[in-house]
Amino acid sequence: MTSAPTARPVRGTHDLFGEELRRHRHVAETGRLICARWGYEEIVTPIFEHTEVFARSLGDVSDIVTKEMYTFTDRGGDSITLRPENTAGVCRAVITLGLHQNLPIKLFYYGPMFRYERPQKGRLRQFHQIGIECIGAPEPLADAEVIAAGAHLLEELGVLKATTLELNTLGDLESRARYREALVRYLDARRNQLSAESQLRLTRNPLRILDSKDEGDRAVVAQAPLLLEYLSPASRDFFERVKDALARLGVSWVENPRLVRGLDYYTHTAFEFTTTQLGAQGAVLAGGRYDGLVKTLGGPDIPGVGWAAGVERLALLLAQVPTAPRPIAIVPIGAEAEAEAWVLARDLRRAGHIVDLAFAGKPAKRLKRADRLNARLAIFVGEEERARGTVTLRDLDRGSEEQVPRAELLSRLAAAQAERT
RNA sequence: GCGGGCGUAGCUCAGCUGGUCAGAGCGCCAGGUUGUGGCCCUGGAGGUCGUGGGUUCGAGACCCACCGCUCGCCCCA
Repeated sequence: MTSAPTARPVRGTHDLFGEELRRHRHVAETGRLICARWGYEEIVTPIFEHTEVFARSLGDVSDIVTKEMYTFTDRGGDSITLRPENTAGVCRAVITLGLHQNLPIKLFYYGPMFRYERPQKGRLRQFHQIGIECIGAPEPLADAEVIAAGAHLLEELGVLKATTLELNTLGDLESRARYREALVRYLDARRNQLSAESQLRLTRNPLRILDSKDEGDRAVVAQAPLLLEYLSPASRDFFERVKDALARLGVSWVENPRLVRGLDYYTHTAFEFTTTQLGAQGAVLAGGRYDGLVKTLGGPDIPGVGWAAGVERLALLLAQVPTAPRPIAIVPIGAEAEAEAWVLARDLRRAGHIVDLAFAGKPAKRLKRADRLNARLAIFVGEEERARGTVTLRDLDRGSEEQVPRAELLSRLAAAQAERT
């Protein structure tokens, strides 16, 4: 539509407004509420970090680092990157602030992330995530708690039923490495049966081939060795404990031995709450355990587990749209009443009401505006009212009116509001 | 980065094989109602038909390129 570049948002960005904003806010606020209830404390880290923070944590060969980051050199010559995710930033902050003095520490965040990708439904270049990180807890119960908190959030949003929890384990670093070796051996022997993309992944990120959508790949993968068979007894036991805790917490899941994570820092538990309602973007809340991450970033060797949820995706899934608050409209009648209306509006606002007062126009025009704003009440102030010492209170849904003594107006409105809540 | 679909008023869209094809509904503004909305009636504003080239006597319609949106792949929340 708009061809003028100055009137066009950057590709993959969005103005949040109206219903879309209300959905978004509802997801974010519910996220805050639930995370706080689980005992997680909010942290807000900068939206940009030294590029090194992401390059190190995500792995030099990951797609995010190699082709999706917004990286630039600032005026001081430093390489800066707009955060593509927030786990690395939170871990960095934990180190910076010395929060590892008191473990485990439970944190949550909400904010914009940036990834240079082809935009699609539920996938933007600037998008928002809400996430939690439980750092410094090696116990499987931490994994279960984190997942249960995610399920609770989805339930509170009314979308849990629309999702499936897929669960897997990647094992500890040794198990994972041993499996990776076996998998590469198996796949390499059949490399000519693999898609071009998977042949590339063979060296870069072989685990990723497991969840390839290519049919040829799937056929090869179907016979591939399973990670489960390479788990050390300790890793196997860890996974069992996670599942046991989840079952006790009433969280149901589907085991998916081919579920892997794109980011290098994951170990043990990997999970995704997925939906079929958002096209190709199935994952709505996903995460896992990242025991090596904090150390990779130069901190102490402490474990972590957490997840991130896509706010836009959840907003899209929301069954019911949060409604906008309904204002009270003040309608002055006659030039004499204008100033009176300003003062009345101020008083009502001070008393906590949402008040709209048009700057000009005949009563009919202002009422029309009130209607458009979905106002619940209109208050007329004019000559007749002044003579009587009242205002006219009109219920815009019913169309009924009554005279209310000016002195009683605030208490009347307060009572009406209390009745509604 | 690769492939498919699409791009006409603020919104949703109609425009048949190129020749009043620049339209409709909704929305918006004004009036009908000089102190009262939602319904109705009347009138009005608003479009370089995404942009730039090309074919043609003639293009919104055909061709090419670019831009954007969208769906899928990749990747991921």
